[in-house]
Amino acid sequence: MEDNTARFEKLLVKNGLKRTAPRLQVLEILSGRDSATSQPYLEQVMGKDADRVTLYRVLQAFEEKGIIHKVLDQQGTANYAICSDGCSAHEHHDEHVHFNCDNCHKIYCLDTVKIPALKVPAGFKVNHLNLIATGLCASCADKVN
Amino acid sequence: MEDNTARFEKLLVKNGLKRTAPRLQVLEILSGRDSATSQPYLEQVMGKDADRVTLYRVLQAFEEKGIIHKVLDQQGTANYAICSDGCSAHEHHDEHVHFNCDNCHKIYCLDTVKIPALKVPAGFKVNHLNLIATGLCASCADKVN
DNA sequence: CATTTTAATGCAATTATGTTGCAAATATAA
DNA sequence: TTATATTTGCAACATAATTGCATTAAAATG
Repeated sequence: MEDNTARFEKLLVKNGLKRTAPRLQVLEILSGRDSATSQPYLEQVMGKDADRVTLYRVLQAFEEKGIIHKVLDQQGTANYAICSDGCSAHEHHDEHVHFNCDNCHKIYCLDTVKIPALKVPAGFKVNHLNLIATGLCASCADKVN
Repeated sequence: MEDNTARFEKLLVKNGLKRTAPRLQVLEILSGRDSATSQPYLEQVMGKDADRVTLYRVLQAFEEKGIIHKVLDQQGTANYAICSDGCSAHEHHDEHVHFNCDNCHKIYCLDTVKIPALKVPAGFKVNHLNLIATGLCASCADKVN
């Protein structure tokens, strides 16, 4: 478990990215959470450890390499989660459902839920599907009772 | 066709909103388009006819009343489309698929395509589904050939 | 039709969010 | 250890969105 750092270093090298403090920190934070993490939250947690601009660039680099994927919540805020193994710079495989809790505002990657195939009007060519469900997550639904 | 204005005035009154120039103008613009309209586009078209702030407030009021609905595109930009008749202040019925063209960036409301039901993990309570498909719209797919 | 009331607008100021160019610092290769 | 290529941090800028408040305009009232 504490070998996280070693694992992250490998991940960076594999993607041709240098092993730098801000990058390791972002991976550390994201991996320690059970839901997608918003850009503002990351910014807050990293505090003065890294410049705002650096954070943007780290996230952008990670997304391009397929290390993380971005989900926009209902407000249009960017949230990031570490990709499952299938992803690469060439192609993301994040066609799973995202669940945005109305109460705690967490965004969960429901990796097990596949997006159903879709019939679109003639002529349209679908490339990518993006499904966000909103409602109450298991933990919040519980509390309401 | 030119009775649009009368129709819009009714719509406003029905929702307890005063008949003002900026509101009528927004309805006019939105109704004249075949796809959802971005906030920046509206702002540009309205020009100095209305203050930016007024536009924000008009859109917000319309959304609350169920007159229009908001769709975020892949960049998180707000786009607006007039709701079909089923909508009201109490509840939006915009659970149709939105199609975001990678080429022309238009957002189409595919009213005829219903979002399929979804199986989520135990405990999660789904309230709302939001599906955005990306790819090429009929007109752009055509041009590519 | 004049007046009162209420809602909506426009403006100024502020905050949040995201981007660019460039010099300095740092990681890796040589 | 030095060279090189990348990454960072800073400053400046650009864009998007929000708030408070005085003014204006719409509808309700008498």
